[in-house]
Amino acid sequence: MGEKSLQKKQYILETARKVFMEKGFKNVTMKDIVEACDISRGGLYLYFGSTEEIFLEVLKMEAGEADDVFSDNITEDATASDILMLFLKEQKRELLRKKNNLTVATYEYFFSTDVPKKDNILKKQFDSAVKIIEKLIEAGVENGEFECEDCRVTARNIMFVLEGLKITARTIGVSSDTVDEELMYILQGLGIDD
Amino acid sequence: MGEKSLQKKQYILETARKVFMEKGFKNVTMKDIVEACDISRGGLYLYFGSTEEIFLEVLKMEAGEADDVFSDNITEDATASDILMLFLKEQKRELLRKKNNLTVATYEYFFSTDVPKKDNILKKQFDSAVKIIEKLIEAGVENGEFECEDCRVTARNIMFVLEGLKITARTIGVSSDTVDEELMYILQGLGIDD
Amino acid sequence: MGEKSLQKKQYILETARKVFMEKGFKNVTMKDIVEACDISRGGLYLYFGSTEEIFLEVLKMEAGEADDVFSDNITEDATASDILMLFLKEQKRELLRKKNNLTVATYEYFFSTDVPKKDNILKKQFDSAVKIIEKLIEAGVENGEFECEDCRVTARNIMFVLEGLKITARTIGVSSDTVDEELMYILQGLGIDD
Amino acid sequence: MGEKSLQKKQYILETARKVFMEKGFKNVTMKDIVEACDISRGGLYLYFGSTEEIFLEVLKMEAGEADDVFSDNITEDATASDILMLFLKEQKRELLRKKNNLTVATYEYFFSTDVPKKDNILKKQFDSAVKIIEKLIEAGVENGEFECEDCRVTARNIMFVLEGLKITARTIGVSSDTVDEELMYILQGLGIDD
DNA sequence: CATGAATGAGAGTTCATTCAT
DNA sequence: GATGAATGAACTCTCATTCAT
Repeated sequence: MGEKSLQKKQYILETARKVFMEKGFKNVTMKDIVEACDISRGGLYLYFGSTEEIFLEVLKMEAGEADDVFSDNITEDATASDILMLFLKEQKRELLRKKNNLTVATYEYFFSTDVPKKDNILKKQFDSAVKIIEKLIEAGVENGEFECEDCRVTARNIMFVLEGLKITARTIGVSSDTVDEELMYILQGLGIDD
Repeated sequence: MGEKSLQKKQYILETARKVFMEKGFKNVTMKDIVEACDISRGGLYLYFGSTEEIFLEVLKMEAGEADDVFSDNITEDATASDILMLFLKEQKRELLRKKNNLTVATYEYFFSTDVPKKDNILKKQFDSAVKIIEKLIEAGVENGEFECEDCRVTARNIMFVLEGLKITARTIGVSSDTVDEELMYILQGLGIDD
Repeated sequence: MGEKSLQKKQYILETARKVFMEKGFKNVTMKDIVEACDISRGGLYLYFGSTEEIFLEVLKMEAGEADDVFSDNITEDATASDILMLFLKEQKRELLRKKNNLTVATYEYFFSTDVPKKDNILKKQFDSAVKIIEKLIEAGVENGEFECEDCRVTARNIMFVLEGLKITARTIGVSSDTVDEELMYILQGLGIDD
Repeated sequence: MGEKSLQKKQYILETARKVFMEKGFKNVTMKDIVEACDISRGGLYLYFGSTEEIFLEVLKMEAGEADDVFSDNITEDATASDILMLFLKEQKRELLRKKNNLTVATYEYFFSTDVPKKDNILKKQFDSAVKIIEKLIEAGVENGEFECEDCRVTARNIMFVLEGLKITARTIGVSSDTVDEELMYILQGLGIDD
């Protein structure tokens, strides 16, 4: 597959991404993607064999651009709580975004497929996020910003709350205020009286 | 609709419930339900017009049998923390159950339909659970079992963690130990050193 | 499947039979049969799942009407050679018939499918024909009409010649005269100077 | 077409031949051949316009290497029956060979195409084989090895039996023993008590 | 009420064939 | 000559939904 093909593949992935954001995973057909890309039926099959295949690659793309929240935007002299608050703020923004969001598609995908554990991208992302938060909290504890007994469990708790907010936002709806309250609650749990 | 019809409707709902537990929501077709019920295609349409309609009624049935956790099994002299722990234990059992569980179907249903807020059963259940937990915590605070600043926020936090565990269990998988750790963490947050 | 359905199934089989006679086996699609029957796409699938399935049933139908050559048309006082000649004449008629003939479809079908031996209808038909011819020859030998060393081998030889003529008729073409010559040759081999 | 092109054409034909042996005629697509040859789609079309075209040329190639059975392997002082038996033995070997054999493809090809008589390679091969066998039998009769009334008809009979065995081998299956019995039967018909 | 045959829309998938490079 | 991306036609198959009985 030459230079050009790669560009097209990329184009398909980006277009498909929008489709998945719009319609979730299960509702998307190969035809949908074909039409969104304005290419021929057969043309798509030249690059991908199924919506699963496409979605998985979209997810990989996404993952490649993730955890930039931690690496970007961070100044030299940022404190642990600065970084954590930045992260939570970003998460809030994400989870309140109505569309333009792969959350639903991702959940639907991982519902339907029995992904073997080790290949589960979602798990990798989750675990990686936990690890980063854990490190962050440890750092915060060391320089007296935070207090916590078991940083690993605390980090996981933060992630579970975020997951809970995420799924709730998609199924029930959550107000911006409710999210704020919950994020405060997390910070208070770390001994910060924001 | 006569007595007999009601019985049949009930029969369909109960059978469909099993199908939804088995296959989620999106994967279930009218055909699936027809076959599971062993009735005629046309017969099903006499009672329900779509899987959405059926699922919604299944959900209503479910709701009718819910929050029994709080009402059942509770002895006169149970403390607030006894009841809360019972509740959490029950939730753990639910979320670790692989099949026989409407979680996935429910999420899928609320992903796909743009349910108007006021009709959203899930929201009602969530809010009702929050309220009960809140009351429970308040009671616990009053008699010195718990300590907490804002009982409403704390109650919601518990629910979000539970939701987070639930969705994670279905997409990534959670170990029994991890669930335990998180439940402990919640209790510790209430000032209990279990 | 009720009375009516059986009639429709029969109708489909008879229509499909004509299609197979016209186009062989491999060239026939479900669409072809749908169109020939003038029913809906889904309608056909109600009865049959594939062209293989249909063809196999067509073949069974055909088999049910076979070896009537021996049972019909035979008068009380017919000699063995009378019957044999009648049989060969019938075979000649069959193999020279340009269309209206399932030969090609049958060969194509048995080329493409790896039919397990015991299920192979063609084999059953072949073996049954050999047996009948064998019996016939034995009868002829007993009353002095025929002479032959090994009736089984002779019977098989007749069948192989007929198969050879059949396949040749479909691929190269055979003239009526050539068939006659070969049938004579067979009879001469049995000691008849027709 | 230059030297190089001819080589490539030859290469394609040889590769395609293997594909036809493997899959018959009808199951072979241009894509199959492209892939087997590991050339480009467009590249194949520079040389051949369809699988029919390719197969026909494969068949011509084959024909060029045929009747070597008679020309090769034959010593000066071989008797007619030596040669005939050699031929039959070779035929047996061919028809019992499971794969590596163009029989099925050839039949399928001549089923599907309405080949004009004069172009029918198969007919040429058949007629040529008949002629050679006829000559052989005549020679055998002259020097007292064989006896037969009409050598032409006898020669054709041999060919039809062989065709019958061939097609039967591909559709029903034939045991080595059965083939032997039939070949013996042919020789006995020529007055040889092998 | 209940049945289940029938319809037809729509998704998936594969290839022959073309054509710009 | 050669490539291989691209197209679009053709098939397969499955269901939601209707309707005569």
